Amino acid sequence: MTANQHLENTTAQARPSSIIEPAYLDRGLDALVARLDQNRELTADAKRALRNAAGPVTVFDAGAEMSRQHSSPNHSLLVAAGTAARSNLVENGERQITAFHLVGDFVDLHAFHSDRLDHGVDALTRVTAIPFAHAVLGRLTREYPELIQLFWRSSILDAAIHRQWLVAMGRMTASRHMAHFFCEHYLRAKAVGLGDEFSFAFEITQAQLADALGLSTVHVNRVLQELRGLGLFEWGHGSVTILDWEALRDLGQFDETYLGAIGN
Amino acid sequence: MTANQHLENTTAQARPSSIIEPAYLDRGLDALVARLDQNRELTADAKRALRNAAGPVTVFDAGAEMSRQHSSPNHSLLVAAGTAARSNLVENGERQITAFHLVGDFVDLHAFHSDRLDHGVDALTRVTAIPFAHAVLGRLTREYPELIQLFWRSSILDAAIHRQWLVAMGRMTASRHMAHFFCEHYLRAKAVGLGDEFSFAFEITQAQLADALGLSTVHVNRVLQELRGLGLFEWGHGSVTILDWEALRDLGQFDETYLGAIGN
DNA sequence: CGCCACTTTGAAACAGTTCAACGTCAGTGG
DNA sequence: CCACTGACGTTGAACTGTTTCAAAGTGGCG
Repeated sequence: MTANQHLENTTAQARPSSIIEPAYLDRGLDALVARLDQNRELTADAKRALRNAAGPVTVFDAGAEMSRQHSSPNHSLLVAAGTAARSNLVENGERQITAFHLVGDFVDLHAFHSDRLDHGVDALTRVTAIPFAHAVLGRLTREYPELIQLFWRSSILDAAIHRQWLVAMGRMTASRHMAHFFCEHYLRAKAVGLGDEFSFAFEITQAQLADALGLSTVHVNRVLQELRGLGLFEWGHGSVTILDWEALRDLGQFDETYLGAIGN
Repeated sequence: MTANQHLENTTAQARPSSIIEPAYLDRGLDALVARLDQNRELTADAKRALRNAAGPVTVFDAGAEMSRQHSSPNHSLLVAAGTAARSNLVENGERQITAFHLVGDFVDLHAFHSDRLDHGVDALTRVTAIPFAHAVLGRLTREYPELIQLFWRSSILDAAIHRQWLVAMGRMTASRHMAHFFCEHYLRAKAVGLGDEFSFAFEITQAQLADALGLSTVHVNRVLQELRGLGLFEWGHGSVTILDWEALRDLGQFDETYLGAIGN
């Protein structure tokens, strides 16, 4: 991914259609609020103000760089559709994905509090996102303190997910780790209304999953075959179907407490 | 660690000395504010209110359980002295430490937003901590929105550190990972005034370090010898001395951006 | 039809683990 | 004051989960 491709993707891909914009904006905001404002603390005023603070809907192609590691963005992006990933590059060219972002996730929100990004953000699928200028967010949080609570909660959830990844990476075998990951991703996807009862959209390559789990592509492939063989889930054509939730949960030693009460 | 030992440690160890309390409270709060309020947004009023919200100073022995995994504490603890660790147990009895907490760290602050803890907190050394009741914190944040900003920033920093650990665990060799860890811990310790120019207090066992790095005790020992052999640092009698910062930084591919501008 | 990105397979190499033993040191009690 | 204890650090050798390298298979798409 070169600098030019980046520009191409972020600017040329913008779709200033006045018809689709409101729909995407609502989808993103609804998912955000549904996940993080379960106690209904947010006033209608605050929601309206947040909605008005939105910049123009932007579309990124799969593979596009949404923000660059070490850059200093003056806005944060709310995902309205698609899947994005935060990742860090290490010197030998390998990379580690530290988070996946789905609809309703405020990517880079922490950039509002620190001027240089410690990671990059890439679009794994085609991603539709809505920018919120930091200047506007600053004004908004002064006016509506309950919004800071919402944002704080978002960072808390981020950290909680990171911690579980640490546990899985540090003290689980590859199979358990992968099982844990699919449990988490299934619940997160379901919480924002992606997919139905036991299936969810998962348009990602094995190499990208490897970068998230801290494994090699080859090993991801083998572990995947093992879990498939155990009849835990199916994965194909960009969609995962959970076949044996109990067993998957068990293998991954998955305890959903840490997700809080996201979604339903 | 049994439930009884826990009670013993949390209650019997409390030292209600009216002489030492203010000193510890100030130490904890000063470190907290110094790390997270660099832009001096916090009003004197807010600081005073926070100070008044403090509960009685509590001392935990080394090894004591400060809060239990899956419990629902009604307060959060601010570390005023000593080192604590958040850790998760996995089924085979192993554990993964996900964070170390030094002076000025608000342990469990996120518990304010979710009722069950997804991890336990242990005192690694003798720890002096100050409890803040969630009820009081709730009132405080309504009255002083700038405090939420401070807490939010604290969660953001937590998450940033977690991410770097993920990168180190997932894509670095044990030696690099350990080098990275010592870089980070050195800067964090220095930021809150522990130790001098090139040394800092580090009263931890190799087994605990292993639990943090996701390695076996044996391997931690060997890697430690390797790094010592390279002349990167010394570690003994509860104190680490950095001998070759450049080389250590290099080996750990350490980029301190993610720590924000903590401390000085 | 042929290309390209992605998935799958096999075999050899390796980083890190496990097990089991021994060394060291500070504290404790006789 | 010395022997005993227990927690912690160190060592060696065998073992294993995962990586690496290299090649072949699959499938969607222009």
